[in-house]
Amino acid sequence: MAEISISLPQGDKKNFPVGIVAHEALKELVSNKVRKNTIAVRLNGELRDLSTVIQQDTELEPVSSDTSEGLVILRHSTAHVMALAVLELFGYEVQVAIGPATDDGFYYDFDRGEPFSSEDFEKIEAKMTEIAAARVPFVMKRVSKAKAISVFKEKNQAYKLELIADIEDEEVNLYQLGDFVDLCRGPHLPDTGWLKGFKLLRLAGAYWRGDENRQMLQRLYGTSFFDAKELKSYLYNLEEAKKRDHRKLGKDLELFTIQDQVGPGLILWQPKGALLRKNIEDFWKAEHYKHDYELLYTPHIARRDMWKTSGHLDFYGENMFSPMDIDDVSYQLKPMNCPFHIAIYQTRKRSYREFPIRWCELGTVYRYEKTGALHGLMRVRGFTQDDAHIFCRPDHLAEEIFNILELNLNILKAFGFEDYDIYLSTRPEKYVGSDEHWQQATEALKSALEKKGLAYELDPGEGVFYGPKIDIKIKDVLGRSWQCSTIQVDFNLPERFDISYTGADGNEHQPIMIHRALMGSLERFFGVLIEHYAGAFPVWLAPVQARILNITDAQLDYTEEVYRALRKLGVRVEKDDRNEKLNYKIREAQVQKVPYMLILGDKEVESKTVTVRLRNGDNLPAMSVEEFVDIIRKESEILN
RNA sequence: GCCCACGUAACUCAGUAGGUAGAGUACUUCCUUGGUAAGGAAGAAGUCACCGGUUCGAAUCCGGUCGUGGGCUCCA
Repeated sequence: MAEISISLPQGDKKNFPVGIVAHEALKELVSNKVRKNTIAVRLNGELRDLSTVIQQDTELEPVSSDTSEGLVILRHSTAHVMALAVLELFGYEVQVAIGPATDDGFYYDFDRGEPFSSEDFEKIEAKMTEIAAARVPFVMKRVSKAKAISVFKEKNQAYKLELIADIEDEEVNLYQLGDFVDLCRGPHLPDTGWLKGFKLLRLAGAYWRGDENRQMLQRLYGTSFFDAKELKSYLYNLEEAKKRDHRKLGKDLELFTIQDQVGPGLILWQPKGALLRKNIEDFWKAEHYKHDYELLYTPHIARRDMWKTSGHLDFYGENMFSPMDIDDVSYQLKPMNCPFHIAIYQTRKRSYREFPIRWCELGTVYRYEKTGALHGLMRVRGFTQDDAHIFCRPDHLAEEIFNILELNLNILKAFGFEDYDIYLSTRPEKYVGSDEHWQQATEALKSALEKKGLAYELDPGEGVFYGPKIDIKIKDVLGRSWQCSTIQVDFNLPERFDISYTGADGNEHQPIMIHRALMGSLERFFGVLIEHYAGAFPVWLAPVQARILNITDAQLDYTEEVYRALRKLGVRVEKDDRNEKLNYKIREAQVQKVPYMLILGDKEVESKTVTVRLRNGDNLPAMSVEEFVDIIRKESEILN
């Protein structure tokens, strides 16, 4: 009988008869201990089932359940188990669409006349538990497309037929699990006995193939682990994440509010949130001053004609609010600040000698968002951009972008964000400007990124209509990423507004414009900050840096004295001089996440000191007011 | 915008055989003056999101509107 050689990545090698099944070969190749945790294999680099038949010399690597690949396989298989449960419970006439693994679980899309309910969740989970206990095998068959089509025609699974039609290979894989046959690339677990900890999490609508013009399907989300304990800890972490939800903390800490009577997606900054925003803005302005930016202020509305000139009505119209009629002239709420900055540019003739002109503005813009897209501070209809526009010559471009990146990363660092994902987006389908301009701008962005030594991902076709862009997504402490910074080159607006400058040659030239926002939207950035710090802001940002707690009414005079002294020295301080017990006051200050509590009893009055309790429960020795102010000042130093 | 769920005092939530609303916290007043995470008592507080319908009668059933949540789509 013919033999083949199967080797492990580390070099061990053995001969086997042709047609040996992978898991049989593993018996000879690896220890029982390793084999026990093996759920799939990698054959010449490709993930395959443990039941794969091997026909030729190959390199084989066991895939263990404790790898991230193993987890993906488990979740994908769990999606199939859920589909089987749904079909068993609700009938095989239910249409199944797609069911992949996601970053933290899996989903499967179904098309069924009736909606699923939360009681259905329990039934489905119970059925899945049954299936898991029965250790149902996943059986893979490689069949011709024609065969697959006839199978799904017979089962009346239209979505699968559509999927097959788009597959180019002549053969496809069918996976059979009980009576459920699915079109699937695989690989899968050997059997359902591996399912030890899974849970259905939520139900949501999802368009077939993400197209809002097509059928809305019901998507069931769930997650799955090899160990029930891991599931439990995942669910616990979900609860913890909920605790730092900016919407909850925003309410508890009285930072911001969104109210029906005002309207959805419109943010009201409460005193504490406003103070925090002021701290952000002061810092932002100081940094921009250092980097030779000048500050602008512009209005919230402008004549509709200006938005025609800018091209926004054509290219951004669906995101703009309806026009308003003022004395028979049509006006629009601004969705962007750029045209106003151009208007300021136009106030006089410009020379290349003033370049680069760097104008920044904390500009509030209004954009129409579909109601379903709104989300706390993260997605709103009115928000303030930390915007800037730079007017320069083409030869300035690369350096300006480099400088922006530097300022950008510095500012983000001050807020504790040092992990990013960077994307370079190129020309979209709908665009203006010449191909040459696009290429020139894209090159400039690329070279700046490379000079700064930043790794980035190319995002083809995702640029804005007027130019290519760099987007920076920051990662918070929980590893979630948030789109904030954006740097966009624009060859278009200068042309539309026909702005120019006098060059060294005495002729008129068209400047290039760079749009950029670092924090993006103050609202969103605030939301990210709240979640990042779980509401326990660093001293330089905290709206209240210290709260004075007197022990009894006997210290009221001294409380007032300390309070006044600290205010005078610029410390953001509150006093809690209510007739309550110390424990009670400490608890409240703690819940409000105030960094420092200053406790004043008879001892402190006597020695003219304050006793400092930290947010973490520790105490500092008694000190004078001046000594405490030094601590606050030291802790408030940011960026060198 | 679309799918599903939800919308009860300032907050968190009870309130399913449909019979004109409850708790805890917060708030106000009083007692208490107590050193490191909730002292005690009393009181005030709700058009049960809004509009309409079914019913002798609706927070509870039905329809619509608005809003919120989880997704899809989209994005700062």
